[in-house]
Amino acid sequence: MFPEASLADRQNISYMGQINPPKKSVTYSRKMDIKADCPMEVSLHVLTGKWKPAILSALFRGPQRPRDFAAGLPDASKRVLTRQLNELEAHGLIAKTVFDVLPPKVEFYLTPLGLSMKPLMEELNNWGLHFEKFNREILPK
Amino acid sequence: MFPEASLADRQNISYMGQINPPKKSVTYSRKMDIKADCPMEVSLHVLTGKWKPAILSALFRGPQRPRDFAAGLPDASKRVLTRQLNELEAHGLIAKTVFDVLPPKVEFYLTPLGLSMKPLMEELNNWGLHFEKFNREILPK
DNA sequence: CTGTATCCGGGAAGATACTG
DNA sequence: CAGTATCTTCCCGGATACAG
Repeated sequence: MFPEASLADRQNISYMGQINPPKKSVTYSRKMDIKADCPMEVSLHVLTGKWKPAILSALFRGPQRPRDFAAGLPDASKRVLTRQLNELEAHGLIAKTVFDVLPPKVEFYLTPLGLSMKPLMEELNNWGLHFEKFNREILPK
Repeated sequence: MFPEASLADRQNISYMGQINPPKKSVTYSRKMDIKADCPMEVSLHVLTGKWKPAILSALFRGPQRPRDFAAGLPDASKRVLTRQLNELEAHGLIAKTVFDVLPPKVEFYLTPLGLSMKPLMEELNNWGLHFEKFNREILPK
């Protein structure tokens, strides 16, 4: 059941046990609305966004205000930061406290769902390190 | 060292222990050339591509020919499939055997580096399932 | 069967200015 | 300080036609 277990035989790609290929609803950067029917795609979807990994990593150290992100991510434009925060919030990974003061004060923090990403983020980090180490060994010089 | 450990204090976002924010080299969909200095970004980079998770999942079941992918992923255009296979190959996750026959025959398979992605892919799958289950419970009806 | 060359549409990210 | 509104740029993904 290995060498010639051609894909053609099953009509569908099986993702780690799940049977469901990405459909048209999945755009090139996975910006569909969580309708992806494959768990792997779902995970990648919520992480898709240039600054999302950075935002989440920061929140794992504690609540952060918008200006904190802006200061820590000087290359990110305010508009994009705001949008990605909104997306993460819409996906349920983060939430915010809006203080009724002036000037405005907002604080973002991880929800239980966001906190549940820790193992996955560690695995992403682990494999990234493995990849870099692997390349250093294979492509010496 | 939690609530007010503002990002502004460190100038840089720390990714799970690594200190290095994504720089300009990281385009909106992480298509820089693996120069990302953050391991998490590296992992997400090699997985970025609409059909890459599907391609890798299929290869975990054994070698596959281009036409197998085409048959299993009817919504993917041949051009994109070819390009993503090339990218995966360039990143060292997969390799191919080119048979010198006519009509041409090519077979792709996972390299050791590609095989090493299994834990990460399982974690992606796990979290995706968790997310879906979580949403079913929180947003009943 | 496999892979390449063009051309196009759409959406993310960025820049800037403005509001409360 | 936080968020919004425009406008621009870039490039992935898709369609089609063609070559070996």
